Amino acid sequence: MSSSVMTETPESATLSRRERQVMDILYRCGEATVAEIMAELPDPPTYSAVRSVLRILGEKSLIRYKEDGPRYVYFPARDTEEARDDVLAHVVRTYFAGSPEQAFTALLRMSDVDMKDADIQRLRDTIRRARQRGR
Amino acid sequence: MSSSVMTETPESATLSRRERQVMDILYRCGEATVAEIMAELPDPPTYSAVRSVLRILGEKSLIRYKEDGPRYVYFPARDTEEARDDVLAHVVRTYFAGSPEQAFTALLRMSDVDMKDADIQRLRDTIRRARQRGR
DNA sequence: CGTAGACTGTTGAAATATCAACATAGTTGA
DNA sequence: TCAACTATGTTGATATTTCAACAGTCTACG
Repeated sequence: MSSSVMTETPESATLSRRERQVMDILYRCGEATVAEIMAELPDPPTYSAVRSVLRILGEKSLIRYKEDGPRYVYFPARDTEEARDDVLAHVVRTYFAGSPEQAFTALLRMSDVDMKDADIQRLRDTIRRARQRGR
Repeated sequence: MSSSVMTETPESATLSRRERQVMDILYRCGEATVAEIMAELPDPPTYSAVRSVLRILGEKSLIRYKEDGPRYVYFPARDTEEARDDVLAHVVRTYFAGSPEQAFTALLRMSDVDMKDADIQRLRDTIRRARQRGR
């Protein structure tokens, strides 16, 4: 059974608030120092507080770090590709009734693309045809 | 300035772990009773514990409920459309470097659509053209 | 050198989230 | 009607999260 079908609790649902905020920053920035993370956090806590969260994330093996001169640079332990697939799967399942096509439409609208209805219809047809051919 | 540009902290980043888990269930199911929510939760706590979370979510005005005979049926207070747009915006920004096109590609791959590279290229062209025409 | 500054390591306290127990009210069906 | 059942309302204990203080280490630079 493929893991995309098995719905194990996604990583994002098991993290505390601050942990998730920090992971989001790391995914967004690719990598970051404590100072950078601190600057990105909403209601930034002290340096020590951020380090505490990073220590916990390290214990959970969700992040790693490399040394850059005197300081650590933290980054997500998971492959970005993998994380992307998982988060998209979760979003589609949770907010779009498991229908990728609905997600497409919303993504188009969201991304400031002003397509005509006919265009969207054509796009969906393309996807549908590709899917039928594909599986 | 539109709110899709202003990056206020998204709702999902301000919730506790259980709160987020419950909200996900409500968005996924549309609406649910306490018993249903309890059944969907990972490591299900007691009935009372679920109700505590629901009370807090209610205080934060994130959910509402209607009465169905003897029991309450809870549902998200926000419009689904709105929630979808926000969560997509957040995902694109956090995991796809703000590039909707990259999200498209990942979404295609994720959704079991086995498109040929040429098809994906064509799709991207369509989107790009629509965007240029659109704005 | 040696001192100032910036960083990491560790600890424990404060705030918050999580949970269960108990009390109460309403519904159902014999 | 009246138990039995299933809800909700409330409260307080427990567990976790969040945070800051402090000590130690390293680097840079006068």
